Amino acid sequence: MKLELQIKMNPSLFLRDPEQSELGKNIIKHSIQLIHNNGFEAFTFKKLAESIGTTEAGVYRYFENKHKLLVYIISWYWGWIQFQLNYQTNNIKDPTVKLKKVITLLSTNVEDDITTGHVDESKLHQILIAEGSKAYLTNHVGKDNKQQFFKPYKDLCNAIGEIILEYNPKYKYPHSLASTIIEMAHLQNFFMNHLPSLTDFSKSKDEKEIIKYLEDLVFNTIRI
Amino acid sequence: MKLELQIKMNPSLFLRDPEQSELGKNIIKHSIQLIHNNGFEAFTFKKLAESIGTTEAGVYRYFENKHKLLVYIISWYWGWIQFQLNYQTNNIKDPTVKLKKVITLLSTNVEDDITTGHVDESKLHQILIAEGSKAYLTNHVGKDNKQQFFKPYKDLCNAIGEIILEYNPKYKYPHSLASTIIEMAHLQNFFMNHLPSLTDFSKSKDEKEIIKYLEDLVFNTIRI
DNA sequence: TATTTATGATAGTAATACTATTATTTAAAA
DNA sequence: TTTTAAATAATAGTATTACTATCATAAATA
Repeated sequence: MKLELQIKMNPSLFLRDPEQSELGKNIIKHSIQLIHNNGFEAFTFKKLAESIGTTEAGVYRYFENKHKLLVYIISWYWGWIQFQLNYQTNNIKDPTVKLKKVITLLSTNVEDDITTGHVDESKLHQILIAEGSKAYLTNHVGKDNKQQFFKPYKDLCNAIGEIILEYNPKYKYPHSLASTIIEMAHLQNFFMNHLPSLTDFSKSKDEKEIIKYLEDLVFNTIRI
Repeated sequence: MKLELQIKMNPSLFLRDPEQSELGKNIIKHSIQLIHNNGFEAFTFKKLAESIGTTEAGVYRYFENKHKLLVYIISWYWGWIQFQLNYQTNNIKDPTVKLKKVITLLSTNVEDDITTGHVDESKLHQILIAEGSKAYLTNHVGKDNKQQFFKPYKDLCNAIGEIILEYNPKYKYPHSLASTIIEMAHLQNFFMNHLPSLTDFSKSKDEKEIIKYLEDLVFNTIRI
């Protein structure tokens, strides 16, 4: 028996469910490749279609536009992180251990062999670092938010907030700290690699340094 | 005598110095208006030209493309913040007071009457919140960085790092904490207004809450 | 006054972000 | 097994964007 992780996606994100066909899966797979290689700005449906061996119109039957496709793969990523978090913290009681797992999970580029079918989680992680905030930094955030496009992110933020409160029930900013952890796990990584003088990890360029920084930040902030 | 603040800009950012002509000043002024109103994605040189009453070609004589124009106004903003920081912390010795000034400066939407000539700092602040990270989240960060496009940001980050070290000379991550303060002052504001469940300020929607959050974060982190 | 320099007006191109149409293949239902 | 529906491929077309190029004119300067 083969278990496959299925992440439930918001149907407003697509016109036709990409999980349900080979072409759909190829759209996701090649999108991740292309966005990872050339960035979201340079990514077009025409290039995507060429890369798959289909036509532009073919892609448009699945996704209305490239922004929704980006939000789709980002949502998928947050769903996957949420699953990993639940899985890894299952049966663990100590919130310290849980928080450390969260920080490591968000900061680490999973070099996973068991890539989930057509999705390369490692590349996705790097896409999130470089393009993640473009999902919401638009002038249509409000609309997108009403359509629940950011629910997976919010759910994750809530889950992390819960763990923070387990650690210190009196801490006043669990959600803000959670979103700070998430965003900084990515941004400090981006800075480390592209604008190193904005960080203190320039020499090693090692994710472990980011983890140490965040652990120091979080546990000093929430300690009782 | 009229004193006017002149912020020295990196000449690689423009083809013709916008400070040196009426048209140039109008380009900056109307860019800020348009980007503020419709976001950077919807901003085009054609719309800008129409808004000024010139032609597209006219704008292209000043800026190579809209990305460089964005980097220009963002650089201007960081230069201005740097000036404000130096001015406001001048003669102050206590690093606690200085850090609080930094946090307030970065988190507050200056409703300034004395807007610096053609630049509306309040709108610029909001542009930074929504578009600031787009200056560096590109696949040509490396190139841009080599041309010193991000120097004003780095200088500010360094200056804040210095104050952090004055407070606690043994703190290990002054630059990372500085960039965290800068980015979070903006991002928590964006979240507060557009994705409130990612923060703990949803009820009040008050910048002062962000300041409190950041002060709590920073001083708990760096305390000796 | 001559001449450089900035601007205005207009045109044109390649690429992007789509929409529409029709033919063909594949898969599901009758 | 045939009919029918659904998905895909192939092609074409449009409006907008992101530019580049040209030439005339106005303003500043030598």
